[in-house]
Amino acid sequence: MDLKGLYEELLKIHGKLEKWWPGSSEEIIISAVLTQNTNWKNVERAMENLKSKCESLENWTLLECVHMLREDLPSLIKPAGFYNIKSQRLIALLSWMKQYEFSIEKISEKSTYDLREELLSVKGIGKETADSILLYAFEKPVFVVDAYTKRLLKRLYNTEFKDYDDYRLAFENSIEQDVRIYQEYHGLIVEHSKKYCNSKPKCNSCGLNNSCFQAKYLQNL
DNA sequence: CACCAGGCCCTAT
DNA sequence: ATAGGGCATGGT
Repeated sequence: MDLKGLYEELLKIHGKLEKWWPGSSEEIIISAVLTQNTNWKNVERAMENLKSKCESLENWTLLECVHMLREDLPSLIKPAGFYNIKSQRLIALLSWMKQYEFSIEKISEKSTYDLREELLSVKGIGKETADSILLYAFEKPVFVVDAYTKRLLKRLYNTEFKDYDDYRLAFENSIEQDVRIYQEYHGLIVEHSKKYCNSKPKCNSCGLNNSCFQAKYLQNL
């Protein structure tokens, strides 16, 4: 299993991927919650609702605005699904950010480890959501692992790790610690998977027969 | 009609 | 410790 080589192959196939997770740091924090087990297209609709609502309320940042909206949140984020529980999660996350006056700058001063622990202590923020926020909003060097990542390793190498952090460390120990590379690599895995590995395997033993394993897509692995 | 999507929490074994 | 169910919309 050559995860550095996989990165280079994906780069060759899809080209460079700058700024893969769209939006400002504030938007990334919100959308990281909204995208939990949810199609990105639905997240975009919900984000549009929030942004247009908050633009009409001048002189508040998006984070301040969403924090104030509270009981209006479920209807606004409805298209993203799980809207009741996600509203609670957004409020919990923003309540945590309030102690830093919603300042990306201030929060970024904390160490990666401390910040990760604090995010994980917020109810509704699990490892993938925390790491997405760390990597894309706060630009901390943490590799993001998602269902696509696990599926791809299973299909390419027939490899599975015990838990989330084992996957994360496998990537972090295989490539140089670089925020831009981590951001791009994760994005490449998602884009590649959407394009070529888009359905779950029918059974455990047939994983290697899926299209994303075919030489056509990944010749040198 | 069924299944899936850039998870997480709670509960019952 | 860990599998299973609930959360919900919109696309295929």
